[in-house]
Amino acid sequence: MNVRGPLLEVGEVREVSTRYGERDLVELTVRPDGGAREGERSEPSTRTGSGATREHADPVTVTLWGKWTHTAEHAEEGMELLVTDAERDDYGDREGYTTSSESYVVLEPDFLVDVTDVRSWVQCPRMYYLNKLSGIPLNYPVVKGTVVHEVFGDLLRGVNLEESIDDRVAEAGLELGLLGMEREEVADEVRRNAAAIQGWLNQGTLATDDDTSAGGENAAERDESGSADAGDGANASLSEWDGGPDESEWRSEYTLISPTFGIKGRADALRRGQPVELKTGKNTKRDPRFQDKIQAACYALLLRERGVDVDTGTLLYTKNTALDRGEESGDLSPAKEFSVGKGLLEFVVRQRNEIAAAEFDVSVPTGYEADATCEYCFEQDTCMVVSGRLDQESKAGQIGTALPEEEREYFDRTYRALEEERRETHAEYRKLWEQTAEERAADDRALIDLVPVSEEPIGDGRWRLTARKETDAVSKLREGDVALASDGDPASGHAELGRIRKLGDEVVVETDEPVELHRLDVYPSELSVSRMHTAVHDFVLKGDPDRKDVLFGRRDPAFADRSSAGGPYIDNNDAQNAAVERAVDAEDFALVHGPPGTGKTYTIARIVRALVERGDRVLLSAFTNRAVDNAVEALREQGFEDVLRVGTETGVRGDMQDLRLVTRGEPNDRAAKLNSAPVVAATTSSCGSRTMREQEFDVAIVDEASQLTEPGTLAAVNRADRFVLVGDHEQLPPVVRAENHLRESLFQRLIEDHPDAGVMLDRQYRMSQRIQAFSSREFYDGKLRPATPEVAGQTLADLGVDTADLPPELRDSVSFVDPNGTREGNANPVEADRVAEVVDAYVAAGVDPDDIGVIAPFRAQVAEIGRRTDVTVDTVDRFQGSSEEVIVVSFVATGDLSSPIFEDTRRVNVALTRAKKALCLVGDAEALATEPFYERMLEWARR
DNA sequence: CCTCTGCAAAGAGGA
Repeated sequence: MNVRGPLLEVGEVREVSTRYGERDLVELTVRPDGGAREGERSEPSTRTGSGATREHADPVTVTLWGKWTHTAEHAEEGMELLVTDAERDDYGDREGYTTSSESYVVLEPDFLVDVTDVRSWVQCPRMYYLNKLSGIPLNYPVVKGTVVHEVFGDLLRGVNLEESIDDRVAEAGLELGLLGMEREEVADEVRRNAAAIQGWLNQGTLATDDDTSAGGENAAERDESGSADAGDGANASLSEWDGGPDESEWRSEYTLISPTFGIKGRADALRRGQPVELKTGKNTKRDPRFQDKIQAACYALLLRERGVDVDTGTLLYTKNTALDRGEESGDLSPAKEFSVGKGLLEFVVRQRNEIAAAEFDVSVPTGYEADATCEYCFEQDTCMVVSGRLDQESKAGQIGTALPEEEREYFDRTYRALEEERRETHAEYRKLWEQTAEERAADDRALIDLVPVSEEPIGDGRWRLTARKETDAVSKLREGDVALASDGDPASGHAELGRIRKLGDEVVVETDEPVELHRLDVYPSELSVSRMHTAVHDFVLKGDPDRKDVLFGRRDPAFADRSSAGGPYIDNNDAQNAAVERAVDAEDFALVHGPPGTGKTYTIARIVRALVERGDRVLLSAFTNRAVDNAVEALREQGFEDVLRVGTETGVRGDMQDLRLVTRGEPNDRAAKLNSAPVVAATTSSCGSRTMREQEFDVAIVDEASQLTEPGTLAAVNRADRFVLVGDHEQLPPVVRAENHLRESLFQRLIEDHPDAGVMLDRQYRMSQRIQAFSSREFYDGKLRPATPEVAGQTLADLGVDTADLPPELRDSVSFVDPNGTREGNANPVEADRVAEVVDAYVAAGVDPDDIGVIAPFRAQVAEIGRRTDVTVDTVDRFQGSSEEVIVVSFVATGDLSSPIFEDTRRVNVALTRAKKALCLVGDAEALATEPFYERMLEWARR
């Protein structure tokens, strides 16, 4: 049975005499909470059948024996503890449990540690930390490694070697070019690496070719071939291994997530269910490198959890080829096998527990945790510099002077906040197995009950999976997303990551391996957290001291006078012209505050042109792909085409693909394309990528900056000498999962600290006078005004609508309707009915349905309304940045406004300012009147 | 409660 729950008490390790001799033990007190967790598969847990509720669960004593006491030494009160296969061992009058020989002890199982992190932690915990801070840099061994891995996967999928090499080298074209590599020299090297793989693969194939029954009984023959020394265990696993009919021997790239051990990762390959790790290097030693074994052992652990009887790990060192081999050095065969015993698996779990414990209190590793010797460490210098600058204790020691205290404090605070974000992401992973399929679907995080139609190979070893969606279910998933395709059970069944190509009644997903597509899940990603870490690292540890003086408030931003020579830039809008001038003159940064409809995008495009005319290289960035594309579109409308759009094919809008940097191709050519572009446009997330981190610009312009966290903004800003932030802090703030200071954008901080560095665009081109009045008064001190009399006076009549054809309550350009509905969860069906009626009334009066948009605060209500009308319905958050002639807003709430979503009135500002000519608010007057802000809104709407 | 991006993983040195 499994025991799981928060630790109430952690005892001291002591040694006792047993009939087996002296042994260590430690006693822990746990309050079991297992009964409440439905996701616990297999084992019944301690609460089951006890009848007690979770709150009243009695504490139990858990005794950890032997080496598990090591984990107890890292355990603290408040951490979650899991002991698998515990045995009942009552202790006085108290319920007690003890570890058995089958047990694993897991600390904080909800904290998901990546296999590669276990690997680096084992090498040195400090290395784990440094990797987290600085990310993986762009260097040749890493890029080559990736290419060889891809080729390996292709070989397993039956792709021709030369075709694969051509293809994969071309795919890495941009990165190779930036590294100054020629295609042929890389291809040659990859070919040499692949030869080792292929030679070894052929040995394995011979063994199975002889045995056409797909079982591969004659492993003995394989053993004779020299490299393998796997015992009978490998055979035993064959019967257990359920790889499907066509893959009795090999599988490539296997995604594994373990809820029990709190480990996730992706194995390079499985051979008869046994993990194979590829290493693009040489190992002249007899045994595999220890950290390589650790990595393979992690996969073995995760596979065993799925019932595969793994006892052997294989490491494939591709540089150990016949060419390099000394005359009789038999140890240089590429494959090194090792047996995976229980002891190694337990070691892996204990190491993983150390990581989870360190992350529990967000502590910074010192290096003393490991036996590693700093003087032989490749990273010693980096390690010492980081320790010195951040004044951290470290085994390697410190060099250099510490950064000012406020910088170190900022670094620590932000680091902690980002780790909180990571935990929230882990909570998303957890839901993959804790929630039932139905709960996931209700949460909009999965499409379930798909009916598989076909699995077809589409070349390059990829597969196209097609399924039918027989319900009108909705989810957060969108075309172009990477998602987890599974046979219905993403946690313990067969699941593959793939990209969604179609998402209608027919669902199409492309994957590396075929799966019976029954279910599609949102796959959480730690990518943004990682990129924010590196952005903060680049800013604090590698950033320009001058810039830091300004951002840490030690100096005011400076402005030169360059614009009087270059301007005026815009002659019919003083504020816009002032914004361009401010941006051109900025020595450090400028801020453009753009309320709704004030021509932000146009101004941005003008700023870009003004800077390029001066000879500056410009980075044009924004939080979303949509905003980046809009900015590029504005540039094109102004006749400027010399823009390079960096981004994924699915991220970049169709009509911008011609400007997109295709990363695949001839290395020199690709690199030159990027290096020579005077304007590069990319999302802030892309700005944190390995390739973009190598690029330098004179100015970075960031749109939607008020929706970005500070580290998110830094990812773009780090790339340039000066920067311009464009945004509106009176609209939606950054969305972060955890409650912390990341909720305030850099834009907002700077505009509050340095109002003079900013220009507010005060004339809006979108809303009629009547519609904009409330927003202007409540959010912009009454300073926002219509740009022209035409804008101010626009009405539905301009669309050919006779207002007399509308019901009386909708004739004013701002109206309010109370449908007397009732909130049910996050929806309000009666209100949804009324919203649909309102929409119909506008359409009946002659408004084009394409000119109408409906906004609701909750996705549930969006879906509810969507079932009743064909016009665009979306959440506030997704409507930001766009507008419609007519907007209908559904407030959902009845009785009171008891939901956090109503607390931030900026969301309302966004909703109300999407409308040009007519705005209808649909809600419960009584509920809205409970808050002064909403009451004022009512008064305005009902005038 | 709202939402964004975007697969993950890849190398190497040496008592």
